Amino acid sequence: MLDIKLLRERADFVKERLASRGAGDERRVDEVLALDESRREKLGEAEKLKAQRNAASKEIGALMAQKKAAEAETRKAEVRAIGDRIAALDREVSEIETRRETLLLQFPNLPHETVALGRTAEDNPVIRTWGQPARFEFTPRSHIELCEKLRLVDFARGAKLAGSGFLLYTGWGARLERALIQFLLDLHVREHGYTEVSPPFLVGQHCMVGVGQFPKFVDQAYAVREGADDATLGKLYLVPTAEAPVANIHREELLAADQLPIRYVAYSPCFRAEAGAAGVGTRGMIRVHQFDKVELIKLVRPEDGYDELEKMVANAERVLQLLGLHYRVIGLCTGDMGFASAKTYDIELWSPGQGGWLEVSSCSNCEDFQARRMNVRFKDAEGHNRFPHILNGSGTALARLFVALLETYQQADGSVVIPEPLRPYLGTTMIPS
RNA sequence: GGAGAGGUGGCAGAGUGGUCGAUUGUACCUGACUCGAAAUCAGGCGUGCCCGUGAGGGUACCGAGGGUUCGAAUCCCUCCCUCUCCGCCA
Repeated sequence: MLDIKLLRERADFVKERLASRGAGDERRVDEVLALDESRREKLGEAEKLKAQRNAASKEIGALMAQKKAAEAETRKAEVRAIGDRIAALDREVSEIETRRETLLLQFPNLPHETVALGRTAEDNPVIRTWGQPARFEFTPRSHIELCEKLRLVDFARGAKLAGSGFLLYTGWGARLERALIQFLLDLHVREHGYTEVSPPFLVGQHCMVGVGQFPKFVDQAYAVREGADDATLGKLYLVPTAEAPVANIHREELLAADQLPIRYVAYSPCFRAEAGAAGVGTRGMIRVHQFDKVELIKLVRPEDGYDELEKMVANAERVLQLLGLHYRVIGLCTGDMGFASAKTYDIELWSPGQGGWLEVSSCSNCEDFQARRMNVRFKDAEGHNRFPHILNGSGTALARLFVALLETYQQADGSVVIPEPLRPYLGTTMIPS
């Protein structure tokens, strides 16, 4: 959520930054400011009346103590009238407040000044590239062919169980998935200093609002109810990413300065409805409704936010370097960034089977945008309460990592060599054809 | 799911209609004492919002929401959560 004070004081700046995203959000700034002004006006009026009432009530108390009952009754009648006006104003204020908040929650974060201006993915600058595309002396197979040949994923039966976009991993496929999760968690815990957490895979809507997933992207979520009673039972949502529960761990808390930085790593399955994406790359494992991911989350002092973002990207890159996978890091331009982010780097893996790049990680600094929504603060050295920067990054997504791994290390006979660091986890040097 | 108890400031814990934003203890900060520390003494010490250049003033907040009242931490209603016991269950 944007700071209403920033909108008041630097409306033009806010409009310019919002406009750079190209979604037209800047057009609603004046609407919010108008609501804000009328709120302050009514609030001032209401508070003046409350001050009057409080003073009068005190006097009534004193009169009663002196047993001047008649006088007290006269005053009571006067104050009752003030009370009615207060109630009316309070209703107005809270109605205006609701409208203001509703609007404010729909504004995306402001892009950081270092983010490239642009409209689409075409405008994203490539920051760096690592490694070389794998070379083959035979025609490389796609991950789909490999999965079918090696019986790693049973696409047909996965779809039979839950519909298209759900995967049934089998045999070495299931074991590879499990090995990757463990490898990633261990790496980030042991070498990168993250604390492992294992969160709930369903969260309440307040968590979804907290990370900026709601209200804008409700249609991307899977909603879950206990039982079948719509009216009385609370609604939970399957997590679209571990960011949803993990970033919210400290919601509504006031942290001590020495608790920061906080660095969490968590595995979770990720559930995405992908509404509107039907038919787009739906074959195979590139775009699915459920995939595994190991997520990195940090809460840091604002002055450390951007250093920590660079470190987070390096932590995600380390995964790919250890696995020897060709990748590139791109900087998302203003028009391509996610809703909550002020700055995002994506990491893309080379897929020999697709002959293209696959996004496996997205690392963002959301600055105080989420902290404000979830009301996480910390007390700084001067004793001031401030919002920390909250960062999230995939470290990394699994299904696409799985794809690149198979396609990169496939042999002529279809078998797949397992890169060295993964061997202890999988207990084999290769997946036989 | 049933029965009971409870949710108050960083923590502990008083407060059952007015002078209570809240006694007290503890933690923390400052000062005094000390070579220094401990102990002791004195003072300070919540958050949001609104007004004000500022000093400051106002207002709201005792799990959440509603109600009664001139006035609610305190009374009433609804909901949420925690604890204990019972039931069910991986």
